[in-house]
Amino acid sequence: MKSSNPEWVGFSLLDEENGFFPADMIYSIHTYLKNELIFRQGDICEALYVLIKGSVKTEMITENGNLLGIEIIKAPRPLAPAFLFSDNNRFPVDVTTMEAVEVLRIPKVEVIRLMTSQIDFMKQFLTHNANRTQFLTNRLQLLSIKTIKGKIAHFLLEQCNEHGQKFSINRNQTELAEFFGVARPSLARSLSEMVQEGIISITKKEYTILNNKGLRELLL
Amino acid sequence: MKSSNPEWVGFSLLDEENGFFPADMIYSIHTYLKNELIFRQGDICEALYVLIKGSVKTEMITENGNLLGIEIIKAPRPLAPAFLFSDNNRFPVDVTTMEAVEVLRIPKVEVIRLMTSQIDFMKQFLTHNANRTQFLTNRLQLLSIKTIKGKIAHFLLEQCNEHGQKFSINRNQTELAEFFGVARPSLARSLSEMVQEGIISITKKEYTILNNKGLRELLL
DNA sequence: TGGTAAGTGTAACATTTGTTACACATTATG
DNA sequence: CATAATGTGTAACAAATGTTACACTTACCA
Repeated sequence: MKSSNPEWVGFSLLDEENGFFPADMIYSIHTYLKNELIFRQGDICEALYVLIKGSVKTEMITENGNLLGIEIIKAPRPLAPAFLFSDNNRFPVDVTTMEAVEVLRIPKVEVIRLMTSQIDFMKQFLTHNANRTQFLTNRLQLLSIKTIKGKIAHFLLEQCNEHGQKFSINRNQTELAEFFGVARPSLARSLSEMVQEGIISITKKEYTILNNKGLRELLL
Repeated sequence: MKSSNPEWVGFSLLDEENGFFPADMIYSIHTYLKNELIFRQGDICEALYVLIKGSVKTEMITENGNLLGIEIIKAPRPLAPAFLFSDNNRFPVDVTTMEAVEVLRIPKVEVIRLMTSQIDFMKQFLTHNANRTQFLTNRLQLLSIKTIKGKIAHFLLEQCNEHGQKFSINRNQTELAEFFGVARPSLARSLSEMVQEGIISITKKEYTILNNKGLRELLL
């Protein structure tokens, strides 16, 4: 869950000689000043927009998974690429610039042409969207769990799968609480209860799973 | 939010003469009996699987938006197409047949070839995934709202946008409660409070928005 | 190294939501 | 039409979580 999306960095290399894109690609570049509203919720999205310079803010789930509030998007990253091809192709939120911004615009028909002619472009596009979907699915699964201990259990079991019984988490309690969408003291209470119950142990940011079965039971 | 996905029905027409797909498409068809576990959580997903006959169940968010429990998927529908191209291309859940089932399997490389050679196929694939993403985003937004009244407000404002101040909702309270992920009596309480406060009025399944501003304030 | 900011543990209390139970209304069905 | 099944309103109470507050620890940095 890094804040950069390496698969799209190629966009920042956009120039005629470097050529990740064919020289004949049809596109336009739009520049905006600070605090301009560049997309409005409900606007029809008939092109692929890529933020190539600057940053914008929008109300969505954030890149690091926090609950919706203001998300800040930094270049280079595509803006809501998932909506370009949806039946109801409208922006779900407002998008406002936070500084001077450059946006690359590739019309939908051109995107389709690129996809068929440039396999790498297509793969990157697909992968980016697939990753986004996976991310959303995961978040949805986490949010659907109703108890705090359940959320913690889900999260820890996931970590456990990846790193084994003992691992460190590089978020503090406040960040974790935001991630789970709960209040910080409530999270602390649940954590300390789980420690008391001997299910996990915590030392600084080192978490150790002591009782896998116990954790799994917390998922209901 | 119908349970069929018309854009994929073309798959059921799969035969050499009808030719939505080119005659030389590489694929295989797999049949399974009732109650077979056909995909396991964590399995690598290296092909596009389309359920062409029968039904399977899986634990995910349901097609009509209910919280994760058992989702039943009926043919024809692709199975988790979003994960084929993700970096971590593993099935997020177990998939079990509920009856005799046929699954069409198209290897990933073949999917890529089809996408570049058959623009319609590509568009349908993209649209399907885009719709799915939009759906997930919407659900996530709803679930992120922490109060019941907030969820109701979000939902009603959405309906209001589409159908105006007055509209009917074809779900009963129990279904609505599941949709919101809350208990039925809690939902009823919140609804009747909102009626008392003069924000909405309800007659049978006819909902009328009396105070848009009041609703919007409930979103925090 | 001392001071400041950031992070953690925890307690008392408020609020929201869930649970259970039941009366009543509405709808389907023989 | 009678009866059952389904849906709705609501109340009393339980449980979970949020809120606020504060003491204490750790990390940072001037």
